Amino acid sequence: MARLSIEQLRRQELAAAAYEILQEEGIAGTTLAKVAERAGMSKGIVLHYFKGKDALLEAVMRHANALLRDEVIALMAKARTPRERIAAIVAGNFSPKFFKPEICNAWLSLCAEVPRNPTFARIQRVIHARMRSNLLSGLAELLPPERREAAVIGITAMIDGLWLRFGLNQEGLGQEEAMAQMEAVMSLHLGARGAGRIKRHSA
Amino acid sequence: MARLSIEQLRRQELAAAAYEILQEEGIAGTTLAKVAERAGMSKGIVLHYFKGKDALLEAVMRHANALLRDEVIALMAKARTPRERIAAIVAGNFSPKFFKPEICNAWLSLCAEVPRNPTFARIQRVIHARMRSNLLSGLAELLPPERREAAVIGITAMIDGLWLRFGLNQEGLGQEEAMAQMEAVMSLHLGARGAGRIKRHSA
Amino acid sequence: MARLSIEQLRRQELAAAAYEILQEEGIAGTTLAKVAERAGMSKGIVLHYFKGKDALLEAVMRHANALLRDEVIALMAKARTPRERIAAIVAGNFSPKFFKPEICNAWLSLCAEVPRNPTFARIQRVIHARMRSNLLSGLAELLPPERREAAVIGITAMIDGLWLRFGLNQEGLGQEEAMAQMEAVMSLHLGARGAGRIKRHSA
Amino acid sequence: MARLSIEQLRRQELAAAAYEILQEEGIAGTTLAKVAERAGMSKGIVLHYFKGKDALLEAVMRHANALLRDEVIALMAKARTPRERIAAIVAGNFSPKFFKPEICNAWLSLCAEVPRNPTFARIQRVIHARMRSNLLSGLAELLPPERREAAVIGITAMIDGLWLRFGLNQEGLGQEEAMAQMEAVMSLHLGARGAGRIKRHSA
DNA sequence: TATGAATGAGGATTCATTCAT
DNA sequence: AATGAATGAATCCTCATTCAT
Repeated sequence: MARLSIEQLRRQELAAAAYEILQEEGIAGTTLAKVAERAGMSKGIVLHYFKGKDALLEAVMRHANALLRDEVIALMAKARTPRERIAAIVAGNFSPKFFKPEICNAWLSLCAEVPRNPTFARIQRVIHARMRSNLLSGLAELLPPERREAAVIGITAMIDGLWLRFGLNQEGLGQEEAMAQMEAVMSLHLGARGAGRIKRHSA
Repeated sequence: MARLSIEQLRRQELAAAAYEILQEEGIAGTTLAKVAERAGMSKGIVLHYFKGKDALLEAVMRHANALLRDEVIALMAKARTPRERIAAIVAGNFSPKFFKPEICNAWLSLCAEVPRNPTFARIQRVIHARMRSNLLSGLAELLPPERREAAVIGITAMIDGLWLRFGLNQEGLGQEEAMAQMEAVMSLHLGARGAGRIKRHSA
Repeated sequence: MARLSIEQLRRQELAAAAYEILQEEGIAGTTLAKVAERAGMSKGIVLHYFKGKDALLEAVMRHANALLRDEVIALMAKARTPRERIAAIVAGNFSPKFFKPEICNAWLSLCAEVPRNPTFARIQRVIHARMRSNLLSGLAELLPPERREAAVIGITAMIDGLWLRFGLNQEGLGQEEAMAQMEAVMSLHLGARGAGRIKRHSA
Repeated sequence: MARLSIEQLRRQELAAAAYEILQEEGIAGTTLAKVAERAGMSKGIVLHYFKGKDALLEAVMRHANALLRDEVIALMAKARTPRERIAAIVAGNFSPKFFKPEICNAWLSLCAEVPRNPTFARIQRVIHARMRSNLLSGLAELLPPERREAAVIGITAMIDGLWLRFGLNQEGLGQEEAMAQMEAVMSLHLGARGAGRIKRHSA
């Protein structure tokens, strides 16, 4: 059941291959030829499944985001309190699966194209809106309305900033440190409200 | 007095033109032809003054950074206390002169190339080291050694995150809000140490 | 039967076109655009089949050499004695099909690049080794070992020299004269050993 | 006396520099910029003294030929017999000063352009005519008229062939061997006429 | 569905040449 | 005489995209 059509399968394979190339080569270096080769397909087929390079990169953006979204969903499923839900959202963004220099940089590359690519802009907007809504649903029970917006911005900006710095891949920042920074920002906005520590997968 | 040689002048003009194009078109869209046209020069002359496209973009990165550095220096000159010095560094990064979507995005574009461009990486490292050292010199009198590093990371990451978000040019974030977020982060790390408010040009 | 794949066909067509252009315009004048036009193809396809200009010229060198080699093989097949085999090798190099000013000059152009083109150098080495080995196999039965080397050098150098002079396309040298010179050189080294006259196709 | 004007001096310096570059980089690699740098002059001055690149290369051809000519003249001055005069011409072409791979190759490069460069063709013709006339003047006393032409062609072609092969810079050919080959060719045409050995500088 | 042949636009780069100083 | 700034043509090459099979 839920068998993927061959078309959906091919599209996923191509998006995954393009995601890999994107991490290694950047946007300019992500050529259709390289993607096809990585996916073990012919060059022509790429444009059979995607209207053009932009459509392929759009799929990459969705693909990458879906991976992150699933991680967040999985972590949120274990969350019991509002504070834990917020912590889960944050922790998802710093899961070892995603918080890697190449991935952060790939994401950076896509973001850098947003002003010139309306589709990217729309996807980015949707992604941000989801994170915002997730965070707000958690904050609703923790903060008065007038303070929620600032908390959302503070948390998301810090996530972005740590991703950016990590994407630059310079020494002096690891996942441990990143999570510590996030905890600090959360406590800045939430104080002692809710639980104490993030990521108590077993407690 | 202090007349720029024609070479220095041309290099500056070209870097400035390239900076403009970069803001409008991104890295891939920044072609030598466009830069030359914007600068009102011939295509050939660009490579008379710069060894190649990379060297030109390198000059752009230095150019953009120099503008920011000068702003920070100017603000720091007015600072009287360690806390004010830190505030000046932060405020420089959010001066209306630089905190514009196009500029933030241009910067993002350059950062996205860091992993594949050793020169960019080096410049980025130098820039970060300077900011770090500036911040540390202010923090030296405010925090015990073991807490300074985290403060530096927290402040720089938040700056980066706000720039990134601003570069995405989506509604809901302005300079006011950005500075408020920065104040919150600074107070998170510094508490009430030093002065109270940033940028009290008259007080 | 034995149908050439379209790829092999195109590569041959392009190499042949490039060979023509090379004869007319020299190496520097052999541009991809001219080759494509001569072959009746688009500029892009040239680099679809050849990695770059060098690879194309390499194919040209092999192409030209293959033509000469086939001629020599055909003539050698008719040779009955060692002396005739040597004469066949020599005669192949002065067959009216190849001993033309444009072809000699094209070959000169390629040789002139040998010191700066490792691939050319390798091919040239292979070609020379083949001729050398062909000659030596004929000489083995005609000369004592210590005199064979000098004979090979004498014969090949005279071939080269006549090609060079013919490539300069100045009056005063024709195929007749060239063959007479070669006969003289052969008799210098071989004396009256073996048969008397070259190319006695019917005798 | 015979002071060179500054113009003549500069022209000589530039031709010499171009000759060096030609040996290292081939014709295509011999750019005006490199020549100017090698000569320690500015790029502009090259075209002040030479009408264009072709005029410069023409000067190079004359320059190289003048060096060779002087060498031959010097050797001929010591020659006492017709046979010695011929030997001197030959020996000049294999003087260690000129018989170097780079020089042979540079000459090859120039020859390869002859069919497309009327000036080169003319110079080449003049050079060849001089050598021919030199040889003929020696042969006049040694051979009957009907055999002189073949001797000239045989000698010059062998010189060219050995130069070409030496320019390819492949193992197996040195100056010793080259001179031995030349002696063989000379004796082929001259028999025992005249003196026995070439290059008896002291005897 | 899938291939890969073919196209053509565009881009970086090189270089001879011109020209103002 | 000399410099080097400036130009623009030409070249190699890359790549997205189209198309016939």
